[in-house]
Amino acid sequence: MERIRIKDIAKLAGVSPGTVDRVIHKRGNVSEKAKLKVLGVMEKMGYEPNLLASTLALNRAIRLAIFLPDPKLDIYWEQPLEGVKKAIRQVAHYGVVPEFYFFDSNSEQDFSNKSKAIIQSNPHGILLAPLIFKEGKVFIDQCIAHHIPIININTEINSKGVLAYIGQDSFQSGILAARLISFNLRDSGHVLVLNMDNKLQDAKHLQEKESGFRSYFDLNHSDQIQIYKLDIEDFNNQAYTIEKINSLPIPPGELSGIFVTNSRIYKLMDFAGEIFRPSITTVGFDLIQPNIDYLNKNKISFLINQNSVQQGYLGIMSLARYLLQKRKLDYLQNLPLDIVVQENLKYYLKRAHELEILI
Amino acid sequence: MERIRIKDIAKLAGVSPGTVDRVIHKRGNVSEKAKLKVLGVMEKMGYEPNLLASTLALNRAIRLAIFLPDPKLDIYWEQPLEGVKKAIRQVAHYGVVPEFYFFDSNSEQDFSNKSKAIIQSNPHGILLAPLIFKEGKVFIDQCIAHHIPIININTEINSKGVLAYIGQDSFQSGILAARLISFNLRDSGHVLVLNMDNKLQDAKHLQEKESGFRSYFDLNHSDQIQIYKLDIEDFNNQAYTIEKINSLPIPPGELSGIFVTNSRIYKLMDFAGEIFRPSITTVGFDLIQPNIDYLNKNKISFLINQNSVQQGYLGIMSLARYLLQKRKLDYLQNLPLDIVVQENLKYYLKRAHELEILI
DNA sequence: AATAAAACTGTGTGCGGACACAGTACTGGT
DNA sequence: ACCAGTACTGTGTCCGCACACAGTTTTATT
Repeated sequence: MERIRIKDIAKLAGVSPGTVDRVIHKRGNVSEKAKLKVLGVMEKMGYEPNLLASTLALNRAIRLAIFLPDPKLDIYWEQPLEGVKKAIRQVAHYGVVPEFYFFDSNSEQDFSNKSKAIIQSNPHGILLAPLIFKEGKVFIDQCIAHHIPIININTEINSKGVLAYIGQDSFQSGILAARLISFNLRDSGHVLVLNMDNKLQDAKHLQEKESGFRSYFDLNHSDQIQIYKLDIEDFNNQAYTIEKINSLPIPPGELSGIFVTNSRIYKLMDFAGEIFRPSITTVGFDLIQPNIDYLNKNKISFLINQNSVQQGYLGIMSLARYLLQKRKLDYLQNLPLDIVVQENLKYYLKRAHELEILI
Repeated sequence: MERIRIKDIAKLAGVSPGTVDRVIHKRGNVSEKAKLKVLGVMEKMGYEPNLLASTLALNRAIRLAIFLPDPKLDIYWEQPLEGVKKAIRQVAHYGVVPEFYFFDSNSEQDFSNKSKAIIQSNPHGILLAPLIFKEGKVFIDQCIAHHIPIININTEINSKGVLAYIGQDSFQSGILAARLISFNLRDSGHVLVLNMDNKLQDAKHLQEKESGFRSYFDLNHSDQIQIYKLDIEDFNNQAYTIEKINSLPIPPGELSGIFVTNSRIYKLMDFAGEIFRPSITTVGFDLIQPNIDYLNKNKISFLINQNSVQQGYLGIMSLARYLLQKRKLDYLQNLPLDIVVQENLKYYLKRAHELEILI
C-alpha cells in the first residue's frame, strides 16, 4: 500500500495540487465546495504529510532558545544540558538550530538581561528552567505576549500559555521513598526525614517530598511508625548536623530509616556508621558522584534517580515536535522515578547514551 | 553557519555535482585527481549528507522482516511488539516498511517454514528473537549467507555476523533480585528460586538469573542464607505447583523471599496468601497485566522491568540506523533493569508512550 | 451588457540529493 | 590525422511538498 500524496488527493478530488495545499495549510481562497471535497478525500485516504519532503521544501531554520542555569556555576545543570544537546543532534536534520543562553541563578539582573536578549532574537521556541521565580514569571509572560512557544523544565511556574512542564513529581517521590524504607520495617519503627537546604522556604520541592513521605505512612502503617523531621540549613557544618540528629527524642541508633529529600545525602555518610545502626535503610536522590560512591560502599540503600538528562532531552524533543508537526502536547510530563541500587546503577549511568536513537 | 551541500563541494573542488556524487557513492569513473580534490574539500568542509533529501531522492522502500513469537500464544511478546510498532511509526517516513512473521515457539516446524518465507522475501533487514536455538542458528547463518543484516533481541545466539544483540543481562538481574530480597532478611533466612518454564534446558536466561541470584548470596550473607530451588515445568497446574512447594525441606511459611526467574510470578499469587507469610518478599519480572494487578494488591513486592517494550523499539531503531546511515552498531546493548514497585509503576507504563518522540 | 474587482484555481520552481543519460576528453591503433 | 573505444564529466529529471505567480471564473457595480 503506497503512501498517499498531495497529488493523489488532488486527482481524487478533481482539483489541482495547489488547491489541496491551500486546504491543508488553511490559506483560504478555496471554494467551500472544493474544500469539502478535498477534506473528504483526505479523511478517507488517511493522508499523512511527508515530513521529510515538507521540511526540505520549507528550507527554514527553527531557532530554539535554550535558557538554563550556567552549568559552570552548578554542575547539576550539566545533565539537563547533555540531554538538550543529544536532542538537538537528532532534530538538526529538520532545521532546528539551538541558541544557548546561560544565567547565574543567583543574579536576577543577569537573568533579566539575558531575557531581553532572547526576546530580541525572537526565537521560534524557548526551553526554560525558571529557577528565579519573579523574573521567570515576567519572562514567561513576555514570551506569551510575543507568541513564542515556551516549555519549562525542572521548576514549574503555572502560567496559562506555557506549553508543557517537564520535571519530577516530588510528592510521588516522597511516597516512593516511604515505600522503600517500609520494606525494612517490621511492626514498628522510627524514621527520619532530613531537609538539607539553605533556603527551605523557597524549596517547594522538598516540602512536597516530605508530604508525600508522610502520606504513605498515614495510609499504611500509621500507628506503629514514628516520623521525625529535621531541617538542616547549615548542612556543610558536620558537627552541627550531628548535634541536631542527637537531639532527637530517640537515640539515632534506633532509627530504621532516613530519607534525605535532595541530593545531599552524602553529607551524612561520613559519620553514619558511628551513630546509626548497620541495618538502617537510607534513601536519597540523584546519581551524583559522592552518592554513587556511598551507594557502592553499601552506605546508601537506595537512590531515586530523577533523570535530569531526560528533562533536557524531552524538553527539546517536545518543542521540536510541537513546532515541526503542530502536535498538541500534554502539559504535564513527569519523568520516571528510577529506583537505583548498586546492582542496576550502571544502566542509569549509561542511559543518556542510549537515548541517541536517530541521526 | 549554513550547511554545506554537494553543490558547494562541487564548486569548491572545481567539478560538477555529478562528480561529487560519484565520489561519495564510490561509483567509479572519476579521475584520481578529481577524486582527491573532492575528498579533500569534503573533509575540510565537514560535509554531512542531508538525510532527508537523500531519503526523498532514493524513494525506496526498506523492508524489515520482524520475526517474533506469536503474541497471541504468549502475551509477553505483546510488549516487544508494541516497541517495534512505535519504532516503525517513527521511521516510516524514511521508507521503512515492516513485514511481520510470528512463530509458535513450541513448533520447530513452524519456525522453519516462516524462516523460508522470510529468506524468500529477501528483506533488507531482520529483527529476530531466536527462542528456538537449533533452528534459530540455522536461520541466522542463512541470513548471513544472503547478506541480510540481522539483529537479535531477547535471546542471544552467538554467531559472527549478527549485527547486535539487544536484551537483558540475565545474570545481573539475578544479582539484583537477590539484593532486593536481602533488604528483608535479617541475620538468617530461607529463600526460594522458582523456574517456571516448560523447556528448562533451552532457557539459558533462567539458569543465568539463578546463578546471578546465588552469586549475590555467596558474596554477602553466605552462611546464614539457605537457598532452595524448584523447577516447575507444568506451571499451569496449580495443584502440582503447590505440592512441589510443600515438599520443600522447610514449610513454605518460613520463606523470607521468593524469586521467580521470569514473568510467571502471577501464577503463584492466587494461593500465595494461604501458604506464605505476609511479610515475604516476592520478586518477579515484567510489567504484564496480571503481575501489575498483584503488585497493586501488595502481593508482589518488586517487579524487575526488563524493558521488553524497549527491546523491540531499540531493535528496529538500530536496524534502521544501520540501514539508513550505515552506522556501525555496538554488538551488545543491555537494557536497564528497572526496579518497579506500586509507587513508580505508572512511569514505566507510560514510558513506551514517551518514546514516541518524533513522527 | 460591459467591466472592474474579487474569488478562486492551476502551474512552475526550488529544497538537496540520486541516478540516468548525454556529452566531452583522452587513449591507442591504423 | 582519423576514428573507435574507453575514461571521465556535466546536465536534467524526479522524489513530495511549499509557495509564488499567472491564469481563470465568479461576483458586484454601473
